[in-house]
Amino acid sequence: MASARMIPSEWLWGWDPTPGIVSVHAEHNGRAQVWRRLPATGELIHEHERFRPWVLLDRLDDLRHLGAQLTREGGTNAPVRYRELEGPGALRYHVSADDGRMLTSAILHGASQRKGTRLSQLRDLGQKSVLALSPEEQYLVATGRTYFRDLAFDQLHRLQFDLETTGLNAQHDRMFMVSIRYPNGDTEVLEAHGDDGPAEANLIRRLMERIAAADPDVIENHNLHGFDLPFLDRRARMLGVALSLGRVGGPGLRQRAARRGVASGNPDENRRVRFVAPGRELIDTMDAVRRHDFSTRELPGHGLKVVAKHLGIAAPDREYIRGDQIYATYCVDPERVRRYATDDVEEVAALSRMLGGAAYALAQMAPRRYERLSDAGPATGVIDPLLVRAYMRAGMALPAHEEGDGTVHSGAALYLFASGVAHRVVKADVASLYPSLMRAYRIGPGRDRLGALLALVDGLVERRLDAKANARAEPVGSPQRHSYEAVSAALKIVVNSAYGYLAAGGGLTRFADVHAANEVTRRGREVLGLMCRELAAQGVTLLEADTDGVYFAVPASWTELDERRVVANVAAMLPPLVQLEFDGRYAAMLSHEPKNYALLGYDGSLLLRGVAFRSSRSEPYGEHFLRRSIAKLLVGNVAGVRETYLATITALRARALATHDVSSRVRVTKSPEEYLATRGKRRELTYEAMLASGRTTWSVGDRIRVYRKQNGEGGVVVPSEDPALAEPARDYDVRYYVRLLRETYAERLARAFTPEDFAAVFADPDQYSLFAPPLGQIRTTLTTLLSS
DNA sequence: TCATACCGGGG
DNA sequence: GTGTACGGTATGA
Repeated sequence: MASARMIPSEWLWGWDPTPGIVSVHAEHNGRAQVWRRLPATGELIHEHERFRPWVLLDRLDDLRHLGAQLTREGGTNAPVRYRELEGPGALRYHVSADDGRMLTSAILHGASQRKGTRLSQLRDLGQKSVLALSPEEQYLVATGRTYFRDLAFDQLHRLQFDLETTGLNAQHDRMFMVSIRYPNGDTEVLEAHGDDGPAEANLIRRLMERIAAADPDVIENHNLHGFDLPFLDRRARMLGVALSLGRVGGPGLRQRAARRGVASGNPDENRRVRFVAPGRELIDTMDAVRRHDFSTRELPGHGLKVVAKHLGIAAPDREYIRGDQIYATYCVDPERVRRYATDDVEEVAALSRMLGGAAYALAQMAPRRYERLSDAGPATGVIDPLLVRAYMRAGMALPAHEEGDGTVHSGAALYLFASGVAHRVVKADVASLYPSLMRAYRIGPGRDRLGALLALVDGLVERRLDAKANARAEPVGSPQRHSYEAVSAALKIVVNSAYGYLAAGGGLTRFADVHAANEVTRRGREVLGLMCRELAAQGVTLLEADTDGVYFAVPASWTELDERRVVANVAAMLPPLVQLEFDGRYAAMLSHEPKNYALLGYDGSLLLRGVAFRSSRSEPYGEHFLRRSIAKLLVGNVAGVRETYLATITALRARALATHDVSSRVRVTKSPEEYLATRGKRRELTYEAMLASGRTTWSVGDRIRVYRKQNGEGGVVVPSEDPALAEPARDYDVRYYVRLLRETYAERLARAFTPEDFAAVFADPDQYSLFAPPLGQIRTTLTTLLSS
């Protein structure tokens, strides 16, 4: 597979040592502008460079019509030059020209003649015939330059701004305030002097002036690309104000196609775009949050406030105002909104510093702009550009995308060995199983003649280990530690996506190889099976195994040392590079269904996993019952489980529970008109509840809380700042909610008992005591479903 | 009940 | 010239 041995460090980092690049803007005419901050002084320099725009083609036929204007590289200095690359790849002609547009039109001219149809864009030739990168990426691939060499994140000049508007709709709502945080940490609040168009236009102009004067390398905000820039762009157009956010280029924002962008201005095309400002990098911290949460999966949401709180960067005196109250608050207490808006930009700056290191690290490696890498997917967004550069550097022809041969992709293994209650539970798992298997068995794409993907994975894993070690050397919770962890997380995502890169079907990735991907999962299932068998042989009880991890229970006499010893014993039997780790230990586990379980920690904490145990639609009383009853169940307090059940029924019957506790949060998906049109056929509780409460207008997307009333109608629980007002009559349907408790919530504990015992524990209060066994004698059960 | 489509956010 | 990472919720057959 790996025929040539290159220097992988070039593949990972490029080769040009130019330090401090903070932005690149290139055009098809072969001119590139580079902004650099000198690492030693922080001084900004602006350089004009030339490069030869280039593409890769699968044939030269379409350029023959150029005659003497086309020559082989190294010959005469014709305007269009080519070089044939080595190896079997389909994209084997590297063609460059003085001017990229001239090159493009020459290719299109030839291809149109050959095909007998008029082609207007290179992409009409198909990705099997042509590879054309953006001018910036052509420049970076050709030069081996990358962003931020020898530059620390804190040396970047970052400016944050945040719009405060009267609403979310740029068509009708307007900006009335902008908060700014400058690279030196100063903040400022700009306000519209009046509520008319000229006042708003003046506000936009002042914002532009401030940005130009501060001249930042990077502009940041949370949901910058999803809200602030589109809103600003729209308002500026409507008001006839020229926007200029970049360092060069005329007025108006430029656009680029982006999957996670907003709908382009033209409603006919369903293209999504993001805005571009030449010379500056437009960074949306939400992208960093998404990427972070992707690997940690611990964030309660992706909004700025909730993330800042969770990561411990929200100031203790941080001002909070509900989104829909901001303008109303401004009208009565403008100072409060000023504080709020300032806190927003401060938080964005801190958030970016904490999580931005990931994209920053990727931009030091991959030949793309920083802002592209901050929202890029790991496979086509990061790995593919690295591979393209490696192949160009090696002078190797690049394989074109190819459809699979129809082989289906087989996935991971999932076993539920036992359900019910288990004690002394241990979780062991393999870190990064799939990339480890790729590395251990050298499973790479068949068409990767350079062996570049595996070399990159090796390099990225090493780099990640460095970041992890650096993180461990910093104090827990410190920004430095978070930064290293963010780098580590980003690299983990890229490393793990190497497998996804193989497995992607339908010609999505250049080196997709379903056979290699199947070999990875086959090895993975083999390793999981081996882990399970060997663990069982050591005397543990297997509970659940999924892809790369196993839950098992150990005998009562074992200590934590015994648990760790067993994991180490089994780890020693696994292939090299496949590292089985001790991932956690728990006092007890309720195993309900695959991927649905509850874990009781030795510290008393209760962890619920899976849709059976947590759902946003759950009624609060049901969720509360689940938590309390499972906590008792897992310590063997069966009488306590019944008490909790009876207490909940008693509370329902006595209407001691607030209506809010039995209500369910639902999302309104039909407009009043739409619902009224179908109301005759089918009545829905949500809408009936709103109508019955006198609400005749609502908008799609609203979230409301509804409950079932005694008379079968629906009721709405209205949120209110005043708890006294929020409490409606407790006229909920008690019988319905008692039944829901038994049939939906108590049911989640069914696996923990024999059917008779379950019936006894959850018998109706009035029926209990006839033939039921005494509660004190009831033991929880663990049922073996599958033997290893 | 099960499969699939869509969303995650911003004021 | 974009992306094929998840996990929950809403919906339609």
